[in-house]
Amino acid sequence: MGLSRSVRAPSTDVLTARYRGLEPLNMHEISFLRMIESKPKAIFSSDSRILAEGSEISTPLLIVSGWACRVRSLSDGRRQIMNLLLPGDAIGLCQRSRPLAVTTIIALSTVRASEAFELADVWRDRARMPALAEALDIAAAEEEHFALCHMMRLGRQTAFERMANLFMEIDYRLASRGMSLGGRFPFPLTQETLADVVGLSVVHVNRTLQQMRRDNQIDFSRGRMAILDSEALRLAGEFQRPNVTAGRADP
Amino acid sequence: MGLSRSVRAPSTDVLTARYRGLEPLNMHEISFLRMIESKPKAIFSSDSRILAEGSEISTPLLIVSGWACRVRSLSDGRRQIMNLLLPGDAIGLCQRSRPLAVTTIIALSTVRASEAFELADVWRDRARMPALAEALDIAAAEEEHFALCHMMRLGRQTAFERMANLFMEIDYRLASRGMSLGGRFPFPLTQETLADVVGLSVVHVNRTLQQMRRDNQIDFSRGRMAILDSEALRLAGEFQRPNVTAGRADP
DNA sequence: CGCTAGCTTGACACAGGTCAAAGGCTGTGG
DNA sequence: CCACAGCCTTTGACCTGTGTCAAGCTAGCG
Repeated sequence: MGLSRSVRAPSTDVLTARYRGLEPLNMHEISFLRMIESKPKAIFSSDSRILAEGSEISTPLLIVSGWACRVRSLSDGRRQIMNLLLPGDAIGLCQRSRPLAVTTIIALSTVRASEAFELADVWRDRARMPALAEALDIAAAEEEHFALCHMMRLGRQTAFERMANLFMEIDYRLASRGMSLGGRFPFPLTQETLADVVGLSVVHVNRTLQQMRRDNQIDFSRGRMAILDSEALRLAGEFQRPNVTAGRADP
Repeated sequence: MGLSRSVRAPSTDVLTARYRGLEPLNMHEISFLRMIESKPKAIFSSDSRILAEGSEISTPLLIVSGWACRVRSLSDGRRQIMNLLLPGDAIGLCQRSRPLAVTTIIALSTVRASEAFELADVWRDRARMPALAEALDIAAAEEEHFALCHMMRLGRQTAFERMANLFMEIDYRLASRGMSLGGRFPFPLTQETLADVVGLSVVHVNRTLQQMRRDNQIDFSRGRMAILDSEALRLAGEFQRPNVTAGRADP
């Protein structure tokens, strides 16, 4: 818990860290984000449903702490997790009116989230806060990039490659919010859930984790992940940083 | 060719068919789309690259005829096709300025496409043609729905289920543009390409097609597909129509 | 009318799934 | 402070869906 706390950015700054990392924001925009983050939070307990597929999206949310995911199921219970939602990520943020949710969203740990109507407005009337609107565009484009990575994992990569790539992605995304330090970050998923992310069975996820541990590539236990050999994982998984805006290839 | 022609909607109306099916458009908007469709076309020959991953998207396009796809590759040549792009679909249409392509796009058959700068503008300044902007939003939401279906296929469905689901999806998407009649439509992919869509090997795609033929579920040959038993395929693949806007569940 | 790209088939290999049982943790209640 | 319950994790044995390899086959096209 001591460690966990030292790794986590002070929770009143996740949103700022998130969007400032995408596009330079002015003071006005930053304090706007701080205002949103300091509002009272909706709390969802682990495993509870945040949004149901097919239901109308009434309230856009911004996750301030905790992990969630977008998930769909087949009639016989097979599940596929489409995307992990981390602190700083949005839920149901959309420029359109009266949208329906295309996936169910469930909390994977206790999730605290702020209502973000104002942010949806800012995205729609781009002129009000152009840089912030741009940051939201970039966030959406990054999300698309990672969705494509997910398809590549599921369709063409081996178990080892999928998991290597996924861990690098999570590290990258958390680091951009100041929540991963030196490859160490909280990891609140069970192996069962992880299996539903990478499209494998629990047993095989376990075997693959064992292998990564044996080779000193990760140090993993329920609740915590440490990436020990990021070079090996990056190579194996062919991880690529998102690169979505002209004149801004990051290092 | 005679058949092929009778199935295809007159090519000067694909765009109208596409967007009118999503949202009621007024005369002004419809003639705007007809204007775009009647402009001179960019032509891409089969297998040529329409857009390269990482390059700046200069010209938004609307496909008027032919198929294309979004694709990524691993260093050893494994390929995953992320999405099929059919007539009426957009390429690089985006509300953001100076975006970079997140995937390569290649033509799978001869593709004719119109430049669509004006459409990008209409999407950005929603007020000019609100219904058309809304239609573009809905098209984007449907695309997201099908991307999620694709992940489910790749992550959790068997070979047979994947292909059944994919064929139903293509039928649905083509039908909404008047290009599939009674489950019969042009299908210009090789089995190799199809394998890269569903994340299987060519050999296994072939075996699965054989099985569908034996069971009289499809009549398939290079260039043409006929879905003979859509009920069986729908059930096996658990195909679901997109449902993305409140107050508009389609039948 | 032969070449080539695509299709088909069979034999075999293996990554990953399934089943089953045994160990941990951890939190709760006695 | 112990014991139990319940959820995770781990392991082993075995199975199977899909991949790989290799060889014919077919048909359209130059």
